[in-house]
Amino acid sequence: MRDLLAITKALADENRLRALGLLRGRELCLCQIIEVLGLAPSTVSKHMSILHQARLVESRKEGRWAYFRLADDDAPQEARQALGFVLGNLKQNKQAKADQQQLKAVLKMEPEELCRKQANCQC
Amino acid sequence: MRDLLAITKALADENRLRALGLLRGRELCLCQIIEVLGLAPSTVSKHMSILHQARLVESRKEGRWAYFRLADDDAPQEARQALGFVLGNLKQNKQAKADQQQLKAVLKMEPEELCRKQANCQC
DNA sequence: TCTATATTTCGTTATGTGGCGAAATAACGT
DNA sequence: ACGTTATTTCGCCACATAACGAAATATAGA
Repeated sequence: MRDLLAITKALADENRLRALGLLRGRELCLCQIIEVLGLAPSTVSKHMSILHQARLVESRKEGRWAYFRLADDDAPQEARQALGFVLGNLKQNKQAKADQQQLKAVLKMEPEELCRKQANCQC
Repeated sequence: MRDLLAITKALADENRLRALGLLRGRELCLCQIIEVLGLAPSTVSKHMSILHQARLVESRKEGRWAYFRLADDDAPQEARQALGFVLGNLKQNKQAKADQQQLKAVLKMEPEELCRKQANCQC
């Protein structure tokens, strides 16, 4: 029951559902999720940790960056079923679509932002 | 998003999951659910109302009694999918099995209790 | 080594939620 | 009409949770 409850509780928050929607089909860095959700880094980090504990997302650290992706085949069946359920229902969702749009912009702009911050260039 | 969230929030409570498990395959009266869950009537009534608002259960009033059953084919697809997910995972669940056992006892005893209360007999 | 950056942890605060009992409501039986 | 019973609504309290900023941690680069 604890596993199932961990999953349903993880899914019972709008911002966590949005994060799952963003991860559909691609791995993302925490900072990119932060950008789209528009929440404080600490808040998003906590959200991703809750999703991870429920085994709904996998995470990986590469240097300073934390990457997240949807749970894959070696995740527990409950988690995969839950993902199938929510992702299917997010497809027609207005907020999820808007997030996808904004994610596109973030994926395009992020290099520029990196450039500005790290190299002081004028791109 | 509101509908989906209503569903995931409704599922994010252990006692509501237990109630759904009890309803598998049969319609139950509120008082029977109260008996198995071991919670105050007002609490269980609230739980069932939350499940109903999420369209996960149907309800019907007959005289003084309120009956609940799992959402059927004319419920929204999201609700039916969600039910499929949780009921499937409750099947192997220890608590859910124990609840089923206790439900059997309640279904057997309830008439006796009714008898004692309503007719002062000694059955 | 020192600094800057990405993330996490911690402490605090505001809000949400589950629990109960008491009171209100509705419907049955006398 | 009246009392009884099943349920719901309400008010309250305890606890959980989401949000933030500040501080701690970890790592890359100068």
